[in-house]
Amino acid sequence: MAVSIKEIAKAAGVSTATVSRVINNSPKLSQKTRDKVLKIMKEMNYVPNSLARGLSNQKALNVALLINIEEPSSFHNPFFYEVMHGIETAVYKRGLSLIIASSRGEDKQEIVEWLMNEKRMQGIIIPSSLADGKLLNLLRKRKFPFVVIGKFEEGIKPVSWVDINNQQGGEQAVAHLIQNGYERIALICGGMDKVFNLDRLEGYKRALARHQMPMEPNWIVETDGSKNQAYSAMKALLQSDNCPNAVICGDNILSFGVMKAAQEMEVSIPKDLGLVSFDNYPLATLVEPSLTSIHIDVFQMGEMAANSLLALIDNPDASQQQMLISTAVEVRESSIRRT
Amino acid sequence: MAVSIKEIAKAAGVSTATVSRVINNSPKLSQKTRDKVLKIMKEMNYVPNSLARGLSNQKALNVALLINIEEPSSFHNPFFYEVMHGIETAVYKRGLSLIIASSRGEDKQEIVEWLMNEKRMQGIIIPSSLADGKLLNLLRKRKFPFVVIGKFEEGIKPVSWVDINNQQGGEQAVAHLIQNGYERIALICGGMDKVFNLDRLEGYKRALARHQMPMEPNWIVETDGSKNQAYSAMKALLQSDNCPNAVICGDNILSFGVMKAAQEMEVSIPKDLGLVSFDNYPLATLVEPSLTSIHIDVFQMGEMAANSLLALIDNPDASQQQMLISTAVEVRESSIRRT
DNA sequence: TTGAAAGCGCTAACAG
DNA sequence: CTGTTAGCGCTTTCAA
Repeated sequence: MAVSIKEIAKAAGVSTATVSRVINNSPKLSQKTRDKVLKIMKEMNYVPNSLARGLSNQKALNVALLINIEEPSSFHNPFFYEVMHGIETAVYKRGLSLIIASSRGEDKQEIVEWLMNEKRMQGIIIPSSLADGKLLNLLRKRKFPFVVIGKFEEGIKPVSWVDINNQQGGEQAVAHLIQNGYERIALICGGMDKVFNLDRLEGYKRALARHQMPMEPNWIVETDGSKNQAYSAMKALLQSDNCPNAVICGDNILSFGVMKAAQEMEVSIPKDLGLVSFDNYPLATLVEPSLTSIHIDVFQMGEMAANSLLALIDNPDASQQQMLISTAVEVRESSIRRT
Repeated sequence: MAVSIKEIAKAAGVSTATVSRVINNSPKLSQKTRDKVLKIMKEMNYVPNSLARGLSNQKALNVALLINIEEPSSFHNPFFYEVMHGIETAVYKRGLSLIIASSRGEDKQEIVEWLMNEKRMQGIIIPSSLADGKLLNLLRKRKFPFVVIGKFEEGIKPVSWVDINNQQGGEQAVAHLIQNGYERIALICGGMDKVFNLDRLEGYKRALARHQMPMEPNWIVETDGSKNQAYSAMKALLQSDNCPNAVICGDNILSFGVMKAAQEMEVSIPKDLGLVSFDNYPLATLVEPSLTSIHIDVFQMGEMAANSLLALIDNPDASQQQMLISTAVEVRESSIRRT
């Protein structure tokens, strides 16, 4: 059927070992034979069989991305799709491919075993929502390369992870609002059981402190992430004595709730209330006024996760790395007072 | 390292051929030896090496999903994520895994070659936005199993595809509006270069005809899919002489534009204007009134695509199938007049 | 119903 | 620098 290394060897008048060497571009080869073999390979339209290589090397040229089917919202969809694209881009450059393995949480142990034992993956990328000590120990015991997407802290054991620099995002949001003349800044976010919300809060606090801005306990509101809770929270804030004149929201949905509250109370955005949202999706450019957002580069997060994993694959004893991706303020209407 | 077929054979006192037979549960085997071998396999925690099997069989136990990176909107994101999940679910049941291969359109030919030759996939799933005669001919020439996601008609050559029954969706939208007392129904959709928009239009027309409802040419509006164009279109409709009292939108974004126009013109939804949207995401439950939607089960589309592909893998000469997934009306506020 | 043995296509000592 | 050769783990004739 397809042409194999043996036929190339014969046609080029060399041994299969030599052909193998040019495939893997081994350094110890004369330029002359290398060129000759390459030429024949091209002519005969040779493609190495990744299965045979895999069998020889004891590894498939694949890495897996575990996806958490149960939590489509935390890693919400367009978000994850972008991450995946980033990963795919990076691994493809190395001739590897990305396989998707979905898990419902309870079965993750099994699935990971399957990926390691049967499918012989080279490495695996795990969202932090699926990572836990038990799973990671299984991986570590086997010296199996993995990286976590989303900050993961688990005692003293080092783990490679990549995350968005949410603290920086929180700081940027505050700094941007201050620059635009707002000084009484509230924060409405999702559950504090999520590390990224804690990080954003931390950034928020730091920035306020650094700029010597007031900070009120009731300006920090934790919600379940729904539009309705954001709405109620904002309404309460606007009715309170120490009413803020700006607010930072954890995502577009929360912002939507805030906008509804403002509208009802006839508080004008951005004139009376500045608004900065995390995320650019799905509403940022759709609503009026459009939302100034803390943009999160999830594509890059995927790329970096993949590169980190590739490094571990190349050298399983390489040190674990923790990487943060910078956020950026995307300025739109909701935070700029028209003059 | 891991235990191999040879060790199982030795431990069970049989040959490797026999072990292989139980792995593939070949019929010609005494129950007794089968049980014995199975027991040993369990005890020794044996897992077959998919690479070695692949090499022997000349195929990797993988199928690929091509994704079109250039067109994140046509197959818009959460949509595609669900499709992928459906595919993964179906192939996993068969012990296969799903690999993701992204393409920017120009390079799809190469990528598909790579998947066939080097990665030795068993089959491939292609979004219709990436499918064209040239690519499919390449696949056909190699007798390589593939299915297209999204209706694909290309002359007389049969192709397996699965799609949402968009025509049915259009009909359902009309029927639902009529049932709720609206009789002057407009349609605002995206570009008519997309087959799904044509199908919806077709359904719309048929339903109107069947119910003997009026139909005006200017009630059918093609847009670029932006909120703004929907807004302008709706405004024009509301100002026109033969103003409709209901409208069907191609997606949530268009609906958002329509809602803005209605609000500005002080036309109340659903009282004065009924609204039905395609898709449930991202705004359907968020806006007020919430959007009655034509729900599209993309998870199922993924599953069916995968099953169709598996059938072709099992028997490459199986007949090509075309499958349509039913849509359903999800009733919310925007189309029900409060009494 | 089972076993022996020859591959599948590639890699990696080892020898030269 | 290059060739010989023995696997990698499984499948599959062919014989028994």
